[in-house]
Amino acid sequence: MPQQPPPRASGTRRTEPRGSRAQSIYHALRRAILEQALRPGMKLPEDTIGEQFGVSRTLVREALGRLAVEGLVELKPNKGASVAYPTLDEARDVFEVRRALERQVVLSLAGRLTPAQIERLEAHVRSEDAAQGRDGPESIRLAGELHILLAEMTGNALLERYVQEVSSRCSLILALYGRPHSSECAVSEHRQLIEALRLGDPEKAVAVMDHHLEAVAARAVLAPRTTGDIRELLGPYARKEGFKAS
Amino acid sequence: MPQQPPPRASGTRRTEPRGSRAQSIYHALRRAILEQALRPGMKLPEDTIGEQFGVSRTLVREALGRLAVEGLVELKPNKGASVAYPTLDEARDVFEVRRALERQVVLSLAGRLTPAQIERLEAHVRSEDAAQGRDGPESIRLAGELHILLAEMTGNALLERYVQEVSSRCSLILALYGRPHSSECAVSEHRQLIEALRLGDPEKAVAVMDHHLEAVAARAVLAPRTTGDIRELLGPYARKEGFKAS
DNA sequence: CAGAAGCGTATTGTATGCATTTTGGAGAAG
DNA sequence: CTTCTCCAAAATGCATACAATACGCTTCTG
Repeated sequence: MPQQPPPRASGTRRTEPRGSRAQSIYHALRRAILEQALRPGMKLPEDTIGEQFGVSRTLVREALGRLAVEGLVELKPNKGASVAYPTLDEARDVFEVRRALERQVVLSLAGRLTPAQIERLEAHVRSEDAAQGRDGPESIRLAGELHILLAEMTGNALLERYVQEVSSRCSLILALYGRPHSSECAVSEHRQLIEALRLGDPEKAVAVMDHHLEAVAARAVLAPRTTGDIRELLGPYARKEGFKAS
Repeated sequence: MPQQPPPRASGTRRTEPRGSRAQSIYHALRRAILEQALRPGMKLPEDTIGEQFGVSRTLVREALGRLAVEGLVELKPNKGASVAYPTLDEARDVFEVRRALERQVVLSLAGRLTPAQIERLEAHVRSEDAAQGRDGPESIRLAGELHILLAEMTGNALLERYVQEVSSRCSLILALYGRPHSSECAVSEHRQLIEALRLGDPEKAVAVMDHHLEAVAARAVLAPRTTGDIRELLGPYARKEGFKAS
């Protein structure tokens, strides 16, 4: 097995000296999962991943641990990590919590958005529109990000974190059980939602959000697929984060 | 410094052979924080804690990481961990999210509780009553646990986890900013809540819960205190989890 | 040929060691 | 007496080493 040389003693630095590198691994893996480069159920061996990123198992373990807390990976004792494979029951639970949280988001936001914020939201929806042509995973990610953007605008950090978490898990669930072009209607629903928030009617806004999430949840049953080599799949993500793989 | 002998090669086992020991550290630290043995702002050095539990820094790090995700400890890069010291703004955020979540809990539960579950809830309230005499941290912990019990009964694992998290953080917040005997009214409010759930009127139940949480949140402003040696404070918790400290 | 037992390999669990960063203080300069 | 600088002690960040467990394959037995 080819062995990469040990990290140079001094002088040249890796592109990311600051902040924990575990953070970067975490982000890369997260993205890879949400974009379905890493498919649900796929094994995530620590040393293989570490090899790709050029770090030791220690950091990979840390990243995997955090992803496990968020429900994106499953962590079975003595058996390692794998991309989470949510059951339909779990999916229902996630959507239920998501509804409760996003209800709070729109209640906080209705009638309180600044013009600048509204513009930002509308810009996002436009890019959703643009990405819709390619039915790639990009579209799913963007749809999720609108909700995160909304949560961010509440200024409530905890609410934002939770919405981010359930959004991620919903993306995973849709990847598993959703129909192919499910995002089409989402765009128009997003426009409606923003309009309701702008007008400032909380009742209406909550109703629209509820309807939207209901619609999102109502897309189910599709067959999963398999396989792919972890090395190759992770390469691009490692590079994006500034690592050079072995 | 007295050095404990390395773990014996074979034969006798520590009291907890199964499951990650990091889990135990996590639980012990969590309890210690919630019971205010470890006070907000207090430093949590990895070596010292590991020494107390008789494990290496690796496991302590893992436990601290998880507590950081939950918001019970703060983790500053290159500066280590300390017990979280939430600001009043963060406190407000936590309570807001808590309201949204627990609203969902009572909606799920109203009119759906079995007699056995109701009895279990009432039993819990009785023990709250019993613990109320001693105004110790026990009382705060029990009050929080009722809400966790409720969340557990929804059967929604994610909802349960989130409620557990916000409950913990609320306990910490009350410890920081709450008035001394704040839990007195809580007991009667808990009784009201259970009654409303038993009767099965969702509107009423939500109203009671909302009022209850409002009341809990409305207890603010108290001066924090300081100090204590980490070694001694953690000793009991380590022993409770079956570790023998060095 | 089917199934069970044994063994080697791959992978996880945990400890330890080294480099880097932070921190507190001694000592010199102002 | 204050403050700045520099250094040593301590704590963290990360990699590596070793132990324990799980998995798959061969092999032995019925």
